[in-house]
Amino acid sequence: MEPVVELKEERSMNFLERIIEDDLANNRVPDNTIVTRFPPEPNGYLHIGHAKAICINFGMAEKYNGRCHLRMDDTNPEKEEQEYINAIQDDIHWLGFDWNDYFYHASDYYQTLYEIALNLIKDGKAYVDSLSAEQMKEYRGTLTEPGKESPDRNRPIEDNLRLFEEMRQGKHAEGSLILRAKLDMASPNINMRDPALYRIKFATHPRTGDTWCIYPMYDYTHPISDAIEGITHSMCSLEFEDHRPVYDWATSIDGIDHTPHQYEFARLNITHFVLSKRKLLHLVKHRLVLGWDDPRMPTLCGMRRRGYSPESIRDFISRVGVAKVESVVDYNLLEFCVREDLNKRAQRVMAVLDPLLVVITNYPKDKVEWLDAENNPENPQGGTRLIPFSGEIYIEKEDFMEVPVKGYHRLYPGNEIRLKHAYYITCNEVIKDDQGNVVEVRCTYDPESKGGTTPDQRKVKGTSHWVSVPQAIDCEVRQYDKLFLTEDPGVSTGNYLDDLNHESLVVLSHVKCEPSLKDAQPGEYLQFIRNGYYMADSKDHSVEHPVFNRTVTLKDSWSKKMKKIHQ
RNA sequence: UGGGAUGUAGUGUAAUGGUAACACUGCAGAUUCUGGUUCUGCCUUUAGGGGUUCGAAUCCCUUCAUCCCAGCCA
Repeated sequence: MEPVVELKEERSMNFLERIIEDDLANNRVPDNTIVTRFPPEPNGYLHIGHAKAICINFGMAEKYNGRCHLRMDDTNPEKEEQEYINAIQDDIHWLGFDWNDYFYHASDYYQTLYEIALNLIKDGKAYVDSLSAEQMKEYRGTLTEPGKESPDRNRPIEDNLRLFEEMRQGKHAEGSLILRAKLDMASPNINMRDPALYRIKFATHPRTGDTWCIYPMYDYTHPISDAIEGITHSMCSLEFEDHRPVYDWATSIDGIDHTPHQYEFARLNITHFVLSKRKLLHLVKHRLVLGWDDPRMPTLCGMRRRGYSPESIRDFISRVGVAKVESVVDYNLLEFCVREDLNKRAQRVMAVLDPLLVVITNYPKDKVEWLDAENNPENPQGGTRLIPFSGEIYIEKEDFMEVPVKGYHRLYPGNEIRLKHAYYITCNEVIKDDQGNVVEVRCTYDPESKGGTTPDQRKVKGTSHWVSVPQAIDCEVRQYDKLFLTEDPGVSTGNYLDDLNHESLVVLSHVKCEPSLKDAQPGEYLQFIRNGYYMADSKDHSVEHPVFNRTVTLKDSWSKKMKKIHQ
């Protein structure tokens, strides 16, 4: 027999991989080891947009046998907190990446950065400016007009040295003086118009405490930190493109390693999502969601709590690809990725969200049978479990119609359906309350159909999930949906908050579940058959009060069809 | 309107001078003890206009569109 040639499905290279492979091939990388970095500012929680940067930086290092440093970009003590530093590390680990011993803080380099600044001043390449913030803005010029040089630009070196020293000693008020690089006030690139290097801030830093009252700016700190750590490829998002000349300036300062180069890629946008720290912070602060880890949040901790697997997120990022075009990815792709991953791994269980009582009139009273149910049809090794069956069960209200619509093949008077893993039942009688609501359905079962097939091989079109009444356990189920109704929140209304989905969380407090669910743990991927993927809530779930979060619904072509008919 | 970038199906990403493709979405159908999964098929693409070339998504010119930049934020 011919050997089967396995075609490895290799994704084509993106532009960053091309650059790296080219650099490697042409011996432009020291020790032939690429070194990347992920440099979050610890002023908020990581979201799925960051996951892209994480996957790119850690992923490239992994792919090319290099390494990736985790560096906290902590140069603004007014905004940054230790709480965020810890959360960031957790989230990266959860995604499945590790920085090993290469964990740094920009604040590790404060002393070096300070000495380099001193040298710049001595070389006449930096000066202390006493222009106020407003004046500086005026002097900077505009997008179309060049800036003007500050009167302090030619301050004698000795004076600059003395003033900078006084700044460091805390002898000057915040905002009164600033250290600037002497670049080019006429540059068409505003970032090159004598960028600020150091500002005075009398703020306590989470790591350096009150050691410093002058703090270096991003444009100065970032490239030099990269150089110190021997970063070879510094990959960041597009908005830093205009800063690259400043980056190149900083890495060409005397005594600085000029290995690092900056490359920019487009950040991630997803329809129906907001991914701006400012907007996310607003949602949290104004209690429009219940915290950073609210399962509706696009934060990694939120998605994790919601039941997303790290694998599905990494797959999503990999499918989105890397390019320089600003783009908006369809959230359907994200849902596709979770469903695909969870379909393979989720334990199947039965839960009835909106119960309707079914009495099986010919089933022996008080009899209970324990039936075998497969745990995952996608995984034959997944085994089976026992589920109880009795003469009184719940099915979904949706699975019964007194007067069926065209195409409906669930339960209705006279129709036979299969109860998953159990028996065939036929509806004979409908019981209603005074208002005419169906409160109970009476059926007969076929003892021959045990296990879901009959000796005569007759077909039934519908299969329903169900839960036996006496053994059912009561659960709270949180039905999460998109946080925003529109694809691009705020674009048509002018305010993203106007597009909030007020039904993004629907709590069902009396869901009937099969008894095996009492052992469910947060972290276990579940599928409520015919409904969706769920996970026990990591904060509120307990054996006494089980709480499950809906990660994502199953695809539902029937309800889609119905929706279309009703339009 | 200065500078920097970017334009390929509805969305995202390939094709790097040689037959425009893959995935998602959408639409049909088959299979199915989940109206799930799986499988099949279909729809739809190089921003516009010139040029170079036997041959252009790719090179050149030009027009247009979109995004980013005037923090002592990152």
